[in-house]
Amino acid sequence: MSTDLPLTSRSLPIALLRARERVMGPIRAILADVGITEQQWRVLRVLEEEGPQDPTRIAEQACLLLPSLTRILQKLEEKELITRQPDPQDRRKQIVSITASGTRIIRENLGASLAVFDAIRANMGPDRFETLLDLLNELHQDKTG
Amino acid sequence: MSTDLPLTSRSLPIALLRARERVMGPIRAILADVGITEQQWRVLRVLEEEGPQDPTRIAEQACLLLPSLTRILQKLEEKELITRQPDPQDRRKQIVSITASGTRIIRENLGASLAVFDAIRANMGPDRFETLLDLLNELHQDKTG
DNA sequence: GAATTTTGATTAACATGTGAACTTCTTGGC
DNA sequence: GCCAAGAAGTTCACATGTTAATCAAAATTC
Repeated sequence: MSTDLPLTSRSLPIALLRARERVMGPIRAILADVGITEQQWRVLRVLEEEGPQDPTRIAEQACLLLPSLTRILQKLEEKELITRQPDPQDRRKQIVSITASGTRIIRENLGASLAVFDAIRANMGPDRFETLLDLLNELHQDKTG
Repeated sequence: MSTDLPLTSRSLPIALLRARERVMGPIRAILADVGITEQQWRVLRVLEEEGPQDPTRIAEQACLLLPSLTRILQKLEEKELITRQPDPQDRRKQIVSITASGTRIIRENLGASLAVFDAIRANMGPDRFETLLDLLNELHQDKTG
């Protein structure tokens, strides 16, 4: 409790940034070896876990804005980690699916990725970890005013 | 408690992202009217609160990487919100100071900015809010392994 | 005290964040 | 059925994130 906390540590935005950096640093290192970014990883995981879906839904799940997602899907398509088909029902939409190569990347790196979280959870204490998640989700759902 | 939580809500990185977006959205709207970005705002606040200092220290306080900060300082200098002088002790360094215009921007918008946090804190409950900050700082200081 | 290493800052290159404009397609209103 | 309004993606323009390379100026080493 008496470590050299910067004055900014009571600033919520900065605290969120620093915490995120602590979590994602190791993950980024793992993914860099595979040649994909954190965001590309998030998109692939959503597709692997929730099946083929349109970009709008992917954006919600992976917490990305559509302009970013557009570019990310282009990259993933070049790398042949996903495929896209037009939606027969609505020609504005498209259906994005993960390929076998994409699935393989997920399967080969999910363990190392989860290990990072388990280490953090264990170090923090599972109860405190769950409390943190609860508070973050509560903040997310906050309807101020 | 029975709102439509996405499955990703138990993912720490996503939860951190979503919480941050909830907090920063309103702030960005305020700052956009003044013509500065969230990061430029953080830099100005550090300079206003902690006085003139070198870029490395600013980067730590504002949670920015040096390459980003280099560009941000260039923009802020063009807008005449900061000034830079060479450090007489160490010619590799420089000393960055906020200008009167910069200070004015801070003073004229700090209230609205703090109001956002107060609203969130009040809505969450001050005790839970403090707990969240504590847990985030604990996570930041985590030395896993 | 010259060579090596380290540090502070910048630049480069690529990827994403963000708001606005734009295209195409679908839907509602009439 | 036409037409305006809305939705899904894309593109644009600018700002930042991120890693690696670069450069000048200390600090170390020998």
